[in-house]
Amino acid sequence: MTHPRLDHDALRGALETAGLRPTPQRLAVYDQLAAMDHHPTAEEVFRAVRPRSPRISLATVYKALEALVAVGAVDRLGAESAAGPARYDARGDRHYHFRCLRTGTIHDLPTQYDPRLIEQLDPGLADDLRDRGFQVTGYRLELLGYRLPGRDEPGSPGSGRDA
Amino acid sequence: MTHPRLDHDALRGALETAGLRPTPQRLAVYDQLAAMDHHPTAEEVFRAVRPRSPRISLATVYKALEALVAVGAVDRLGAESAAGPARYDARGDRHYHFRCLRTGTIHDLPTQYDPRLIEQLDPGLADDLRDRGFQVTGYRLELLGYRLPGRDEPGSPGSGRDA
DNA sequence: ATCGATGCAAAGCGTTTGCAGGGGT
DNA sequence: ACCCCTGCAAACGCTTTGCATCGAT
Repeated sequence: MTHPRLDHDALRGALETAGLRPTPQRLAVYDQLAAMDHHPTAEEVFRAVRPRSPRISLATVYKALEALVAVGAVDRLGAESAAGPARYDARGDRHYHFRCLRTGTIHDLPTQYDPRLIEQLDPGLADDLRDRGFQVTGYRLELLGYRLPGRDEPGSPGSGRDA
Repeated sequence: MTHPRLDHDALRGALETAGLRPTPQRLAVYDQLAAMDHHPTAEEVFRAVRPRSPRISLATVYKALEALVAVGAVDRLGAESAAGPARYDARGDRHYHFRCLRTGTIHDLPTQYDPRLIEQLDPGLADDLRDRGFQVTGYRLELLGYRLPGRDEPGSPGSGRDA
């Protein structure tokens, strides 16, 4: 349990509202993603979900993730280095990320998401952009840097102030 | 001229300091990128630079962009939708971006870059992260949304307050 | 019976790499 | 002479797509 997440009923409802079926594969992919304590790639989700859903295919995982992104249950974090795969986040709440430029791994920040950050940074910017044809729907803030080697995939990252 | 950029001597120096040669192809790629009023893909740079450097190959454009990124003269903006190519920015100054989730195009924001934004958002965060093995080297802030159709590649985006 | 979803394989796209040839120091 | 770079083509990794089958209404 790293972040609040949707229960099955809410997820079913979200999918059905969008005209998508709440299939076992989609629910399994979501559950698996929500249960993982990092932000995995599609391949990692595939491997992790196979015990629960042994006949699932990688293509179905991609399609399930796409459906979950479409209904807003999952956030896709594009690769920064072109040589790497995208990562997925079963966001329950919005939050910021730290991205390791060496490994491509993404870590949650403890900092609380501030919906008014843009307004504080530049008052009137969103209105200004809207008048000029840019509809702003959100923002993404990432710290970039390097995580020390040997600390990836630690056993107990939960100490300290990580969210 | 959209942003301050390095002149040839500075760029030569930056490349040579890094042990890289200031070849005509690399200089041409940089010049072309700096002259473009948007943030093009490698393919767009390739097509645009061909008149100046007719025998250049797409692979060389990729390699040149990689070298320019390595010396800090160019910023690579990873694709958000996995189905799209990365984009490149001949950054002279740091700045923020708006990313269109429909077309993948990236636009500069007029807002001035604030190096203390992270410290203001969460005082002590960077120090805290450093103590826990995360070395923060910078941050990236992007507004996400949709640009109205028919306004891409406009003839005169320079009016208004765009940077 | 209909219509979307799955699973497999194959294709697709952006990017990188291997390597022979070339050019500057 | 050395070493890096270029340009071509082939390979690569990640993601999507075509299509026959499946499953739920």
